[in-house]
Amino acid sequence: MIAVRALVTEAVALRRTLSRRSGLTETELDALDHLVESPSTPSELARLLDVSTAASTGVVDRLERRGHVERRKHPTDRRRLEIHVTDDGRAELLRHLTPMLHALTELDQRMTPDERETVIRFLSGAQAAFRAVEGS
Amino acid sequence: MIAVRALVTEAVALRRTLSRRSGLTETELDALDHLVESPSTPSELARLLDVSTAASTGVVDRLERRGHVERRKHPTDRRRLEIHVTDDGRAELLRHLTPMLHALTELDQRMTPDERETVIRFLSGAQAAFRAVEGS
DNA sequence: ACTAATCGCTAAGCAGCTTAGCTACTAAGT
DNA sequence: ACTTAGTAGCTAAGCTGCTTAGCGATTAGT
Repeated sequence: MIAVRALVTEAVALRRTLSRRSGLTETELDALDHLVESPSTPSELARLLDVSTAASTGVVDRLERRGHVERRKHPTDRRRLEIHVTDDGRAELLRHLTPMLHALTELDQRMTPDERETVIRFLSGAQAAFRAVEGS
Repeated sequence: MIAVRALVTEAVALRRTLSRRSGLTETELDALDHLVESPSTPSELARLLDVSTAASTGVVDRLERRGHVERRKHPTDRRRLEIHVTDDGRAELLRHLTPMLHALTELDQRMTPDERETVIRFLSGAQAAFRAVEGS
């Protein structure tokens, strides 16, 4: 399945391009991506991003300096923080992701329901295959 | 198309895992990958990897030190080198890629020809979409 | 109440990248 | 043929984002 490799290669290249275009590191973009889904603590973020908590502190520092996220006190645990994405951060991420999402949506709409189901099944399978290789 | 994002995320994670597992950087793995296809000069490699020629020198240094590639004189142009992957390098790459290729092949064989065609068409489309976003 | 674990952070060090600039060589212009 | 401009690979210096180690503050477990 050469097409999968090609897609992944292109996706990796795109990540780099978006990183340069936005002036954020790939890790920072990934962090924003997670935070848009839901707020999380620095240590949870570290786990999600697969980096050390020390690195996570730096990521939050840089995003905060740009106004893309803010540190809030955790409501119950005074050791913790909750990192929330700001409207600015949300807009920034969307601004860079929109063209891609748009292109994918268009591609999606050109498929019949049957085709869509086939494709999704394949993509999930490939994802599972990757995950299996990781954990072995 | 959430499934595409999920696949890409997993693929990126897998690249990291393979990098750690092999003790090579992702760039070095990419370099090996290109060199297995065909030998190339350091500057060409730099272009393929999207890094500076200075970085490319370092990549070749490290791969050479491990015995995965070798520097050969270019037959006609005495300024150039030709970087060739060694049997050792080929084996090393294959060793880490085989499980993934195996899993993907298996997945591939579970599809009917019609499905396969649908999937390939989609993957190519997605790849083109990514490329389009890059160049804009 | 005391011990152990967890949270976020700082400090120090490292690896891989960048740009700038060098020498050797080739290509192009006259 | 000779000079000029361009290209190839490399080194040097510096930056960035990561790592591990370890700290003080807070919470959880016994």
